[in-house]
Amino acid sequence: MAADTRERIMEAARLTVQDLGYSGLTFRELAKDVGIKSASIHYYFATKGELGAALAKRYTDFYAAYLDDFLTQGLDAKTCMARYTDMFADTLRNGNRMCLAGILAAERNELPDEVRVEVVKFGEMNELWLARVLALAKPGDAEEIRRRACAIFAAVSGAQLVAHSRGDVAVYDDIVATYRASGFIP
Amino acid sequence: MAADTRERIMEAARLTVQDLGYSGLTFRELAKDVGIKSASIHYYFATKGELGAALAKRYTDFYAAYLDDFLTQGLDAKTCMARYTDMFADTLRNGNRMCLAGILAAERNELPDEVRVEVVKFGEMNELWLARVLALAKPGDAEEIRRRACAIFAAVSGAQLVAHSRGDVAVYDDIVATYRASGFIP
DNA sequence: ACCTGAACACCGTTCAAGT
DNA sequence: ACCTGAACACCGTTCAAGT
Repeated sequence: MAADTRERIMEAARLTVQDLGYSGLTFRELAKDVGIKSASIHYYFATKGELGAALAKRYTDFYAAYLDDFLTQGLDAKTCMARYTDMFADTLRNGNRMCLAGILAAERNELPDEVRVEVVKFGEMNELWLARVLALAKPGDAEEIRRRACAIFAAVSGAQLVAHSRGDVAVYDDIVATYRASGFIP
Repeated sequence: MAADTRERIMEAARLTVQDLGYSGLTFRELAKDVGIKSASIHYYFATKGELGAALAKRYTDFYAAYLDDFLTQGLDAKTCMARYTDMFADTLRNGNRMCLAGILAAERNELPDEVRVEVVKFGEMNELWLARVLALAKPGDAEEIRRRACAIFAAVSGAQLVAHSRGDVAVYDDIVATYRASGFIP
């Protein structure tokens, strides 16, 4: 049984957005990837915004489960953080792709509202998870931990952005190693 | 005497790219901003890539001079870093705009080569300047300082990206304050 | 239920034509 | 030297029409 068409659209679209961004995604190219006509995409997703929002929501859900799994496994803070930074390295290694929410974050001002809110949710999910990991490493003031989690999310996002712009994952690895060596991340 | 047309094109284009990105810049809208027809833009810039590269080069040159001035004034490391982080806050405060090179960095995979190289040069300029400031604060191993400068550039870029995605400069200020409180930046 | 071709107003780019 | 309209192959979107 062939994969569901809607699924194939989303998978192809996700790969393109992580590569070229929301504005680099075109219905005509996407249709070619899937083997249908561009007008047919609208049968599954009324607008490009609806597709973008569905993509981002799914991305957040997937990584929320992926990250939560580390905590339920009982991994320690250092290991969790290593897995976390590996996550972004993996997308870069896969054709210099950015994290979906990372590239959408840059495009924020030209995104439909429905996509924007999902981008923010991805960040919040990351920060909540990071806060749990930080609390594991060193219990402390909740507000201070929240701020640190937000800063770590930003710092890792920036490492990814700079490495992406140079087309070199080694740059990402270097920057993250420097964050660690300086004690900024566990 | 009216401002030079080429200058007016570049200024309008810069504001649009910092807002909507390279892909959000259209010759037709740009022409309206300047008061000419879109075909006329090609008289000054043969292609969109040529315009983008000129924009990025100019941006780097401007901020290289802007930053170097702080060092020739003899400002100390702490003050230099404060001015540096203010620089990105200012662009966010101006209509939630990103640093030109920051938004182009995200769009890297769909940029013409001539624009890509200018984006990399902006980063290198920042890192060299940051390295000089760090050396001022605490002389040390040149390679270690270079790595730290690169990490700071990435961290500040990430703070800007996350704040931009939320449409809230306060997020940038918070994150940068956390970098400082943790001792990651002077 | 799922897909399509044709049309619409939009892109960058080219080019012959104007002044 | 500087500007333009018209054309080209591209965009997302709509819609009537097919199966």
